Amino acid sequence: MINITLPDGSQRSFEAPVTVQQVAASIGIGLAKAALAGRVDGRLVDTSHLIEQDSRLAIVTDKDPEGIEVIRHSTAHLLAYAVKELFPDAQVTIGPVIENGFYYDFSYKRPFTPEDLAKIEQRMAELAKRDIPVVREVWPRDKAVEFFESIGEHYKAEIIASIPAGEDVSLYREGDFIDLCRGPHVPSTGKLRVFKLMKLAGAYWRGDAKNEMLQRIYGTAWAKKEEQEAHLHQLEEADKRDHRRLAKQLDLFHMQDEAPGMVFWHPKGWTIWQQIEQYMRRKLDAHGYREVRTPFMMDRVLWEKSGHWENYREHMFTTESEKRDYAVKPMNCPGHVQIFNTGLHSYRDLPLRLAEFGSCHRNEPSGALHGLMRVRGFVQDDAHIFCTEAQITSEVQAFNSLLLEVYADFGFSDVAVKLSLRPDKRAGADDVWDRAEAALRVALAASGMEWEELAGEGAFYGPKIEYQIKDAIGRSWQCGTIQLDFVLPERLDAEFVDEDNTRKRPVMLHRAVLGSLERFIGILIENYAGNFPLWLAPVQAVVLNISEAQADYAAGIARSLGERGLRVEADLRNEKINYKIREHSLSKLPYQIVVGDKEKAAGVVAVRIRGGQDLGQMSLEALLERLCKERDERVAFG
RNA sequence: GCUGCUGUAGCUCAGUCGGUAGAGCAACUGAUUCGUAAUCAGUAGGUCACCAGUUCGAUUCCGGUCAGCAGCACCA
Repeated sequence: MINITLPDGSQRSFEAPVTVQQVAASIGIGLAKAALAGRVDGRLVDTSHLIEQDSRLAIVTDKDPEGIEVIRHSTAHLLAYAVKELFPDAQVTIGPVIENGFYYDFSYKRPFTPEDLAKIEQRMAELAKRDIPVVREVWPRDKAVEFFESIGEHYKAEIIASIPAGEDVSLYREGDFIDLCRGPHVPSTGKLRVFKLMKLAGAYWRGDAKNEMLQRIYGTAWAKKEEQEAHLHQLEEADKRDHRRLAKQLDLFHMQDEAPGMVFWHPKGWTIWQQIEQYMRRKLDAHGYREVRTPFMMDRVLWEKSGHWENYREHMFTTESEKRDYAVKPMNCPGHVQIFNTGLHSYRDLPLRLAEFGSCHRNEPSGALHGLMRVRGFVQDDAHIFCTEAQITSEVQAFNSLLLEVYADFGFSDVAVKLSLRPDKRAGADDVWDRAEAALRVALAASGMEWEELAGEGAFYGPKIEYQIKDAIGRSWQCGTIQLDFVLPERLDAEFVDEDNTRKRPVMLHRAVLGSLERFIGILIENYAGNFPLWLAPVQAVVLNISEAQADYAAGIARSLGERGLRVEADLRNEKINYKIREHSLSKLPYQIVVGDKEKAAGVVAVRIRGGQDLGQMSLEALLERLCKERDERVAFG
């Protein structure tokens, strides 16, 4: 007698061992048809899995998250099946589930084409329609290796060979296609109805750039057609937010061939930049930082001392003059140490916080460049805090609160924290690492933060905290960081005189809140979809006259608003009001102030806000009050 | 950096199976003075990314370079 407990707590008894499928059938025909897999005592299994002892069982259908995963995984196999039918000499490798879908990597004598992709997708649909059973088989490892070698699947054989000898492996067979897989899989291909192949790409075998490049096919798969359509729609929406597209539309910046990875900021983009930079400057000032400026390039000798020449050489732009080699700075830290090193510091001077909107250049690999998100020339809201070991906790805590204040002002309230701990290859003694890591934990705990610890992810020179913000469409971006550095003060010989009158090394904290200003602005553009809050909007309001008769009045309104520090333009062109409104609406301008004869006569303005809402008439004073409030409170649009 | 794709007017794109190119929007000129998302007419605008090659002739075909895009790798 086998007792099976279902998720609702009810029990069913069976005379003999039963499969998940049989249990589902005993509950109902509908469930039997919907069953994709089972969860037996917490373990995900096929519907063909035989239950031989008392267990807890949940039938997994496409309503469960695991069900969707099984569908995606099985669709990856279906893809491989279709590819093997169409291109028998292609070799299969791996095909995992990823967010919203799956991919499968193949080795093939030539790259797949978009035409191939269409054919493959069509073949997949045919195979799905034939509702071919997917059958699990268990093989001894060595026999599986032998088998895959014999059918010319060398990659697969290599994967299985890396499984410990003597273990059994599971294979899944559907029609003529057989593949190694842990499973589980859907019982038959007919369960796979909603999928689409998305794109082709190259990918290295085992993720190593030294290996052969495989052909990767990405796909998406869902339980319901509507879900897939919603997903495709969301991709389109994300595409509309693309900062490269919006930058053109809103005339913020451009890039061109002659300066790859470097930005030409246009007046409107630079206005946004300046709002952010000046805002940060005030914040840093309020938090006890001193702003400095260091040279863009320095002699190779200094970079040799700092260790960059040895470890970072290929990322640095270099030049020479009068037989001396120079490197354009990829970071600001060595420069800040030079400032610290002028004059002898007492322990009383610490902590010393040196901030710089530091312009850096890094020769990033060409394939890594991506709009504002990954550039070669950028500016960081960088600062280095020189302090004693005892001050680490309070400094990290202070930084933490600065960072949260800033993020809140930009409308980011969802902040995830990662604490990266000592890597295998590292500088500094273990007891120093012990104390440093402990200091960071204490600081985070004291700030009331929750964090995730990443063992081995720290930099070789010290542990670090990284902050990730979540944007309006749920994507995470790592911006802020604070990193301890035990190495650079030593290398560049920074020291201070302690209470006991001995010379000591300060601890150095590298930290940034926004990270690269370029990238942060890119994130803002996408986060706001170009609808900048009033305090950041390049042009905050435009005054429109209906006809020439109100031109002077409109210009006067614009002047009055401008005198109050608002960024205002007057659009006095001889165009229809509809035309002007459309144009400024497309440029996502927050306020459109319309004045015609009626407003002129009454001495008021008619206000239309972004999004199309008409606020009607109001006095200039009322408008000013509204604008200043919205600006100063940094209200986000929509 | 690697694989694939792409590069035509300021922007979005069409086109030429080899005979030096077009549309819409924007710009400019003129008319229109108009109440909340496109007024009409006209004009001008291009070494078809760059460099070689094949050819009587290349924007089109071949090769290379550069840049962009999508992945991968990288990300002190």
